Formats: sequence, C-alpha cells, structure tokens
Amino acid sequence: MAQRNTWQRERVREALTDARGFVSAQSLHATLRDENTGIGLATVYRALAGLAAQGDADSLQSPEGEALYRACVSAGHHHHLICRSCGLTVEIEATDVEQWARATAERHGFRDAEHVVDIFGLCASCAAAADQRTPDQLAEKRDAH
Amino acid sequence: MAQRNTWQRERVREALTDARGFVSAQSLHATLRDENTGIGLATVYRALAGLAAQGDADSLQSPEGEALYRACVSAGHHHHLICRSCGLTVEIEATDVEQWARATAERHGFRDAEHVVDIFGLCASCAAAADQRTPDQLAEKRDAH
DNA sequence: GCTGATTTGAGAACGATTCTCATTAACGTT
DNA sequence: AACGTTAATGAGAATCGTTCTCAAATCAGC
Repeated sequence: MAQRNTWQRERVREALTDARGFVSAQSLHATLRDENTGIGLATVYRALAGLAAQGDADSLQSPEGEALYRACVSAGHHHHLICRSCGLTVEIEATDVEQWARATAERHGFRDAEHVVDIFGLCASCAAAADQRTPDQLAEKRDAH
Repeated sequence: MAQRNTWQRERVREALTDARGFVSAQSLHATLRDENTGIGLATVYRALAGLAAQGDADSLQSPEGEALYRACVSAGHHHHLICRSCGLTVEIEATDVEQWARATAERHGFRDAEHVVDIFGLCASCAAAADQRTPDQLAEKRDAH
C-alpha cells in the first residue's frame, strides 16, 4: 500500500492551489487551521514535501531563509518572479538563462549543475500601495522624533 | 565612535578570506574555535552580518536553508558557481542575465527587483572523487542487502 | 591611566523544520 | 459491512540555525 488519500493531503493541495503565489508552510497551516478542523503542522510539512517530491509543487528558499511552496502549473523546469510583499508569482521562462547556466557550468568543469534563478520585487499594485503609504510613514517618523 | 577594531572581527575576516568558497557561520565558528581562543558564536554572526552589510562579503541561502558567506573579491554585483561538495566557488559575471532580469521584472510591472542567480554543481575534482567512490557505495549497498 | 560607549561571550530565546510515538483511519480482504 | 494491516496523523518534544540579552571585558579619546 504505497500512498493513501487523506482529506488532509487534499486540503493542503487545494490551499496551495488557491494561494495566488508562494506561501510558507507556516502560513498555509495557519490558513487551514482557521477555516476547518485543526490540521497538524507536521502534516502540512509532510504533505508539502510530498507534493514537491512528486513534482506537483515548487519550493524555494526566500531570502529570509523560509521555505516557500507553490502549486506547480507547468510541469517542466521554470523560474519565478515573486512579489516580496504579497507573494504574487509570475512563472517565467528563461531558455537563454537555462543555456547560459549549463554552458557556464561546463566551461568551469562542473557537473550535475542545478541553478537557482528567481527575481524578487514589488508587483505593480504593491508598489502603488507602498507609494501611498510612504508619505504617512514619513509623517509618523517626524512625529515620533 | 562608530566602529571599533577588535581582533575578533579581524579573525573572522581572515578566516572568511582563507576559506576557498562559501562557508556557513557555524563552520566558520568551529574553525576559529579550534585554532585559537574561544570566539563566541554570536560574535561570528555579528561580524559576518557587518561584513555583508558593508559589502565586504556575499551571503546567500543554500538550498538547505543555511546562510552561506564568502569574502567578496570584486566589489560589484555578481553571481556564483558553487561546488555542492567542497564549497569551491567561482565568481561569474552574467551581464546578459542581469539585463534579462531587469527587463523581465519591468515587463511584468515589478519594481525594486533583486535577483538570485546561482549555480550549484560538482566541481571537476569532486566529480572525479565521486566517480571513484561510486563503485564502492554500490558494493556496500549490495552487501547490506 | 581614566572614562564611557561599544563589543564580547555564554546562554537563553526564538522561529522554522523534523522527529517521536501513541492513536486514528484508509484500503484490500473477507 | 466488519476486519486487520499499516501508513498517516497530531501534539508536543527535539533539533538546528540564528538572534537577543545582559553582565563583563575592551577599545578610543582624553
């Protein structure tokens, strides 16, 4: 009996799909815990690891050192443009970069090369929101001073 | 009195420079602790954070979630080809990738884009070593079975 | 050498992730 | 539908990397 279907695994899969971008295991767990029965944190981690292992999810390390997961849309290898504020993710293809990475590794005698290529930034709407907020923050700073 | 010069900070700088590639704060601390007086782990972290902040060191997240540091040779922005076995690092320039990243971010309306571009692989000597070891490992597997 | 702010080090605190293990429940068999 | 096997779960403990705390040590200017 290799793999059993539990409602927990389904829920994790759903929640991951519903999320618009990359989410941490922690916040996924928080979401699930809010809306239903108390699913265990360990279970969420196990489910995510499983999904990632069988290629149904992507995982990457945020610059802060958290592991982020996302439901995988396109099956193949690809990269991401991630909003560091709201987590919105755009899947990007990078054929050129792909080739460049392989060529570079070979040129230096490296084998079994994997590469990490991701772009973090502020998406259009978050950038707009940030612009609106900035004056207030400056004002607060002035007041606090 | 902004910044003080302590032998600890110097030692960290030296050790970081001596290391041939990326090292974790933990292993740097272990090295330093072995060869001399007991330098504190927190101090190593602080020194590394400081070096990274003032641009004298690079930092990146390993796929395992550890933060890795390396003495910065070229001042500007650059990327790395890292041996996942011995940590040997080659600094690589990626002007094309640079531009591609900027263009991609802009095309999707993203602002303040940073990118993570690193290649992990097996360097030539580690690959050779792995080839030698592989038959034994297979034999072991057979025996253990 | 004295003074005072910065830095240190030991350990506590912390957050993310993994492990443990008794309990639960999925699924093939009856 | 009940059964037995056994993978999966959940609560909490354990682990690991990193940051924080605070008293004691130390650097820099006088």
